[in-house]
Parts: sequence; C-alpha cells; structure tokens
Amino acid sequence: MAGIRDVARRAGVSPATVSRVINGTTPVAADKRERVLRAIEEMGFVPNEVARSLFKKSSKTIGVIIPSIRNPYFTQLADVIDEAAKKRGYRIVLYNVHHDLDQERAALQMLAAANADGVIVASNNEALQEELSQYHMPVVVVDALFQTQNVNAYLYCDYYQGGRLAAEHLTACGCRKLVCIRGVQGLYTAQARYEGYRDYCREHGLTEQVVECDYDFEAGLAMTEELLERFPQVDGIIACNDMVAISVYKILHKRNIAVPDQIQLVGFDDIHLSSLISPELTTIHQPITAMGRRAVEVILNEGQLPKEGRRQSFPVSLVPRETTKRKEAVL
Amino acid sequence: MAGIRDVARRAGVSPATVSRVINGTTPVAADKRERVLRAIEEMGFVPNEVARSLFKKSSKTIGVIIPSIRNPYFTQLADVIDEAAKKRGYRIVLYNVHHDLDQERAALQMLAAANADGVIVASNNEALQEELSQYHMPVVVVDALFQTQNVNAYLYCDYYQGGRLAAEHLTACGCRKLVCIRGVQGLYTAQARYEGYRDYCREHGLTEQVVECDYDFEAGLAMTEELLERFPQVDGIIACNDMVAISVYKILHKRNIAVPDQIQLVGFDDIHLSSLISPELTTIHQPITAMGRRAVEVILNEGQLPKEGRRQSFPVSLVPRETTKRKEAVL
DNA sequence: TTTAAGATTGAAACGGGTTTCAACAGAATC
DNA sequence: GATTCTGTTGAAACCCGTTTCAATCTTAAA
Repeated sequence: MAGIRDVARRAGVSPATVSRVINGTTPVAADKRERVLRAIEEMGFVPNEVARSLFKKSSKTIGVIIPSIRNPYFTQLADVIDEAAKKRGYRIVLYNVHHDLDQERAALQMLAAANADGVIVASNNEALQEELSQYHMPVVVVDALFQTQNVNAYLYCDYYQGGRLAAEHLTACGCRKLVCIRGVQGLYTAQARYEGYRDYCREHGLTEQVVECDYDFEAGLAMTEELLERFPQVDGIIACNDMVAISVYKILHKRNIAVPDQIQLVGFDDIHLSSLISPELTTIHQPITAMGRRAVEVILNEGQLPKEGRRQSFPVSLVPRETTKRKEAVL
Repeated sequence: MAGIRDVARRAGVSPATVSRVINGTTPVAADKRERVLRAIEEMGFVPNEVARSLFKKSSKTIGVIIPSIRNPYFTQLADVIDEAAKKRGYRIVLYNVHHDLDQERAALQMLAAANADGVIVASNNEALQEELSQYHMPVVVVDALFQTQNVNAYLYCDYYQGGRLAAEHLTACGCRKLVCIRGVQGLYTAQARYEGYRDYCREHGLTEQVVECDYDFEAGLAMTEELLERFPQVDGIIACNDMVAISVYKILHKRNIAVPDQIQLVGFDDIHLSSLISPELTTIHQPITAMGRRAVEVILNEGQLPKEGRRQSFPVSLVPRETTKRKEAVL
C-alpha cells in the first residue's frame, strides 16, 4: 500500500507538495505537478480516507438510519438520499436498526465516532430525540415529529390531511362502514393519520372503527383477520401504510371478498410497489423523493432552512387506483 | 468532544493507561481502572473510531455492494448480511451502485480507503473481477460466477437446475408453449437459468422461445408486451426473477388473461414479496439467508472456506404456489 | 537598483487512539 | 541480602494525510 510519503520520494518532492497536488489547495509548479501525477499513476496511489478524515473531521459521509430495510418505503427513501448525496460527493452509510432502540443508539454513536457529516433519521423513537443533540453533527428527522428542538429539521407530511383524504375518498366512493387500521399509538405519524380519519367521521356522522397494527406485513396479515372478525360489515378499509394494505388485500382475496366491489381499500405512502401489484392500490401519496432530497440539503446546509420550529411539512395527495371504485362511477 | 488525553488528565494517568482500560489489552491496577472508568463515564467519552481504525487498519466494517436498492432480492440479502455482521460486532456499509461500473469501482476504492475489513459484492460486472484483487481485503462475490481466482469466494446457486425445474414444473402442469424471459446475456446467472430451460426443452421436444430482459420491473413490463406480441400462443412463462414475474402478471391481468388458467408463470429468487402478493407466485427458491450468512463467515475467515476454485454452490428448489396449476390437479 | 509583494516549497506539528519500549515496583527465588 | 521475574505504567513513536509556518525564490512596483 503506497502512502503519500512513498509518492513524494518517487517524485522527488515533499509529502506536502503531493497533498497540494491532490487537493489543489495551493498552486504547485507545473513540472513538479507533472512528476507527482506520474508517480501517483505509477504507484496506483489512493489517499487513505481514514487518515484524511481524522484530520478533516469530515468523512464525506451521511448516515441514514432506517427502522427496517424490508419496508420499501424506507429503501425508496434511502435510494433518493443516496442519489442526492452522491451528486454532491458524499456517500451514505445505511443503518438498519430493526425498530430497536439500542441498535439505533449504537448507530448514532458509531456515526459520531466515524466523523459522519450528518445523520438522517427515519425513525420514531421519541426516547432518542433527547439524546440527538449531544452528537455534534447535523441531524434531520424524516417521517416523524416531536416537540424537542435539538434537531436541525423535522421533515414530515400532512398525515392528518392524508387520513381525511382517505376517509373522504372512500365515502365518495360509496363506503359507509369505514375501518381505520392505525399504526401503533405513540407515533405521531400514526396518530395524525388516525385523527384525520376520526375528524372526518365525526363531521359526517360515520361511526369510528379502529384497529391498531404495526407497520409491517406480518402484522398486517394478522390484524386483517381480526378486523374482519370484529367488523364483519366493513365496506372500506384505510391501512396505515402500503405494506399493510397489501396484506389486507391478500387476506380479502384469500377469502374471496371482492375488492373494490365488496370492500374498498386505501393505503398510505405510495411506494412504487403499490402501482405494480394487481390490482393497483389506491393510496395516499407521500412525496418521498422531495423529502429525501430536502433532507440532504438540510444536512449539507444548502438553501433556506426551515425556520419556525425547524419543521417542514410536505403535502400529501390521494392517488385513486384500482382498490377503490371510481368516484364518477358512483355518481 | 472529550479525547483520550482529557480522560487521562482527569483520571491522573497516562493516555496509554486509558487505552488499556478500554481495550483490556494489559492489566491495569484496580484503583486506576476505577478512576479511568469514572472519568470516561463523567465525560461521556466515546473513542474516536477514525483514529482507532487509522492505527488498527480495521474499521469493523464490511462493505456490501448491490446493483440496486430497489430490488428486494438485494435488500433481503443485505438484511441477512447486516444481521450476521452485527452479531459479530461488525457493521455494514451498503453501496447502491445502480448497475453502474464506475459507481461500483468508486465504492470499492472508498471501501479500501476506509479500511473496510472486507467486501461482499452482489454484482455482475465481469470487467471489475480483474481489479478486485488489487484491494487488499477479502472479497466475496455473491450471486455471480467468473473464472478469475482473485476473490476469496464465489457464492452462487445452481441456476441451471433452477431453469430446468421451472421448465419441468410448467410442463408437468400442462404447459406446452413455454417462453423463457432470460436476463441480459453475458451474466452467468442469467445464462445458466436459460441453459437449464433450453436443455429441458431439447430433451423433451419442446420449442425454445426466448426473450431477453433486464432484472427490474420497468423492463419486465415492456418485455411482456413484446412477448405476447411475438408468442401469442404462449401458455407458460419463466421469468428471470420475481420482480419481472410480478410485472408479467401485471400485464396479463390487465389484458384479462387468466393466471394460471390461460398462462402459467414461474418466477425466480423467492423474495418475500412473492408469497405476499395475490396470487402468490410460484418461483424458484434461492437460499438467500444461507448465502448471506456464509458470505459473512468467509469474509471473517470463519469455519471451512470453499477450497476447489473457491466456489460454493447452493441448491435451489421450486416452490409451487398460485401462478401455476397444482401438479395433482393436472394428473 | 532596491524593496515590497507574491508564489512555491518543505520541515514539522497535528488529529486521536494504540503500541512499543524501557523503567520501576513489589514479589519470589537463591 | 542479592538477584531475577512478573506486573504496571508512562513517554514517545506510530498510523497517514493535511496544514501551518517560515524560508526561498520570483516578479513587479518604486
């Protein structure tokens, strides 16, 4: 492994000069630059990133912490962040913390110890929010919202409006017995969706019917069975996310319940998959791409940062597809 | 940011002693150890991982290079590797190289420069195989196979057998006009699957019908249209992977072609998703979990390493589900 | 021609743990 | 009591690019 001193010796200059050639920090005489470049080429020298980042206190790395690599919502987000980061010469380190607080804490600590230039956290552990500021690097929380101010930004969607839209759409499509599968309590993202649904129901004289479910499909499968047990007359289901919606569909399909004819279904997130499966899933679109890109901007301190409360909300929209009847058809 | 020298001062010992307490490399007198631990606690000291890895030339990191983070096959693999690595105190750094040779080369270089302890490559660029050995770290190639020997191991499946199994199953289920959607030529994994299909056809007097397609679903959608155009009488389709199979189903569904009644369908990989969608996908199972775990073992040099040719093949199996008719039903 | 200003360059310090090496203390052996 | 061995400990070197600082060399202004 050739080091910068080897290159320097071969080129007949000092290590400092080699460094300057590599980084272009200070002009170097043309002939020396030439010799240095040739030596680098000949020796296949690649500067050691560890040594470099030890001094610079930057590793050109952005940490991305996601609760599950199995949920396409998060991999899609990670993909967007990855692309945005690479465009600026940064790389991302993806930490899959399996919804586990300790793993998340460990990831944060590792990132701090690895001189990461920032962390994007797509995780909901309120317990950790307090600790986030002690690491001296920019932190952006995506898809969650808390009261604490020790984070550079919260990027989230108008989940409340999403809940409303879903309920409204199902109603417009003819449903009268809506059931909301809400995410586990305590999560803002889950709570807000539910409240949107709840308020819409109250305003329109519909009965609230709620079950609670984790964000993954195993939970979705089990919960759907229970849901059908408890609410046999259901004609419209709002799932807490697309993966759960897909599980719901699976159970309905297995039981020969026609979608959307007997029961209509709305998901949440609008992951790619939801338009790829058959039938295509009606869902609430989250601007994942915009959120991911924004997260990178905030980390790298570009453009206008969110001021008041360090929060930035993104709009959601309903994407009508095949698991609900077309509104026109209903009229 | 407290450093080891700060801790040492506070505990009234030398930095060397603090280091010894942290790493347990040399016995330290009980009272001093006590003072050091207290100082660490009080100052919230976390050793700087960069400095540590600069000296140790190890960063407790395993690089994982995947061609696409959108394909669940790779994220599932990454998840398994992640779990196996964490169990041993290593972390993974996931590089999503978007099927791009330059990005892959850059990832490798970064990993080398970052003192990674090894790299698991799930990518098929033969061009890169030659370069792999120049990085002085263990490299394991998963889901690919080449002639070069400058890699610690190749872990792959019996794709050929997979191709045969798929053809055999479809035939057993009553299909006579099989079409194979094979992956792009030049990839061993794609070639072997195709050859299994081809040989089975030849042995049983079936006509070979082949189209070629990238491994992602956009390509799958387009290719299915073309396939139906070129082979209107098709009654059985073998897709190069599950994502493509899902796209195929989507098009068939859209055209009101019944699966499995009119056309039967077999995927490849057996990603989680294939049993989650409706109808559940009949597919060729790859032991992703076993491969991922093995990859980590090889990187960390545990257990018996593959000897002859540094290759290790894993068996595949056919998982009959809902996109093919049950064999019994046919008999 | 002289002086001030600017461009290059290398020696050495630096960042922050880790390890080597020599020194010292107390214990065991003769 | 002298000697050897074992257990502890700190000073300093080390890992390897980067940067500071002062020195050297040009070039331009006076």
